[in-house]
Amino acid sequence: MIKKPGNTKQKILQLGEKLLKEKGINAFSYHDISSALGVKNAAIHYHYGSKEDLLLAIIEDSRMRFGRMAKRVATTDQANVWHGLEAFIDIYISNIENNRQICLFGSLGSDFFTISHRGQEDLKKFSERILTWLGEILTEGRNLGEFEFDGNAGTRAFMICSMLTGGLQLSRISGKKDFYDLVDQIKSDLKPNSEKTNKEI
Amino acid sequence: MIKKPGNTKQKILQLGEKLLKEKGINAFSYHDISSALGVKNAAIHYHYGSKEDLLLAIIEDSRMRFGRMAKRVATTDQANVWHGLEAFIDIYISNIENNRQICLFGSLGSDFFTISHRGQEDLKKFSERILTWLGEILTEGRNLGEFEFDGNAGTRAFMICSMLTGGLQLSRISGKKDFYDLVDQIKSDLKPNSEKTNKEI
DNA sequence: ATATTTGCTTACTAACTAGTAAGTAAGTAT
DNA sequence: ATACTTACTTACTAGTTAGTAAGCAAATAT
Repeated sequence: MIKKPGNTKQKILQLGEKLLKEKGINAFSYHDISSALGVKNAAIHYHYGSKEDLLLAIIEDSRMRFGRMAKRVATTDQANVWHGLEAFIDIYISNIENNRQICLFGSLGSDFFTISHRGQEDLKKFSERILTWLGEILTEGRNLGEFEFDGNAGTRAFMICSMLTGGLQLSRISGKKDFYDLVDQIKSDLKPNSEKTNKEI
Repeated sequence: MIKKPGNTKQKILQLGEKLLKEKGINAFSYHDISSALGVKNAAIHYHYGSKEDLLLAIIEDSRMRFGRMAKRVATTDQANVWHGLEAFIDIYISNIENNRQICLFGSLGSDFFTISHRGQEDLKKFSERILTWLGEILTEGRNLGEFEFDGNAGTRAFMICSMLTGGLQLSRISGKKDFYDLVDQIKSDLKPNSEKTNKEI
C-alpha cells in the first residue's frame, strides 16, 4: 500500500464544497464523498471529525479565497473600481459555469436553520465582510465618478449581492442566459449617465 | 374516535410548505409533519403517496395563490402598476415576517438538482409565468410613465425577482432591516427621475 | 534500530428515512 | 340493513445516515 503525502484532505474539502453548492448541505452524504474519492467513510471522519467540521472548513476556505481576491484587486496599479467589481462578479460567473453551482450564501442561506450556531455566526461574519468590501468599492467608485447610483452604498451593495445570489438560483431554473443579462445590466446601471448607451429597448 | 371532515390533508400541505421554506425539502421528514399534527407517519402517505407528491402539491398551491394575487391586482379600478408591484413584493415581505421564511424559488433553486424532473419542470413553468407577469407590469408602467428604468423589461423583471429571492436569504443571515432597505430602494429606483428624493446619501 | 505519528481500513452501531401492507372505526350511499 | 368509502392506525421493512473503536502499514522522528 502506497502512502503519498495525503492530498485526500484537500480533495474532501473541494468535493464537499462542490456538493454543497450543487445539492446543499443536507442532500449529500459522507458516502457521496468517500465513494467518489475511492476512500472509506471513516477516512472523512479522520480528516473532518463531523459534518459540521467539514462545513466550517468549507466556509473558512471560501473566506480565504475571498481575502486573496480582495488583496489581489487592491494591489493593482491604480485603484480601479471596475476591476474590483468585475473580480467579484467573476466569482459568481465561475460558479454558474461550474456545473450550475450556486454561491455559498445561497446554499447556506436556504439551509441556515439546519446548521450549527457556530456555522451561522461564521457565515454572518463573512457576509458582513463581503458587504463592507463591496460597499467601499461602490463608495469609492461614486466619489471617483466611475459609478453612479442613488441612495446608500451599503444598501446598493446588499442589492447587488442579493441579485447575484438569487440570480444564480433562478438561472438554474430558467437558464444561464438570464444570468449574463443580469450581470450586464448591473454594470450598465452603475455607469454614469453620460456614458450609457441603449437607455431603452 | 371522532372523524371530522378531514382538514388533515390541508394541514399537511401548509406545514409542508412552511418546513420547505424554513429548512428545505431535504431537511424535514414525514415524522416532523406527523408529530406536529398529532397523526401517524402513514397518514401523510395516505394523503400524499410520496414526498414528491407533497412537493408537487406545494408548488401547485403556490401557483394558485400567485394566480389569485395576479387576478386580484388586474381587476382593480384602474391599471395601477404600483399596486401590482407592491402586491408582488408583499409575498416576499410576508415570507420574511413568517419565521424568516425564504421564497419557494429560493428554497427549491438551492435544492433543484435533488428534486424530480417533474418538479423541476413545474417550477420552471411557474417561474416563467411570474417573470412574464412582472415583465408586463414593468413594460406597462414604463409606457404609462409610472416607472423609469433602462434596458429590457424582461431582464429588469429577472433582476427584481433575483433581488427579492436572494435578499430573503441574505437577510436571514444578516438581519431583516437589510431586506426592507432593499425593497425601498427597488421602488425608489423605479420612480421617474423627476419624482425622486434622496438622490445621494 | 526503535518509537511514534500519520493516514487510513475493517467492522460496526444507533438513529433516522421514506415507504408499505393490513387492519379498523366512522361516515356515506343504496 | 348492507356495502362501500374515507381517514386514518398499527406494525413493519429496507436502505441510508453520521459517527466510532480498533487495527495496521507506511512514513517520520529519535
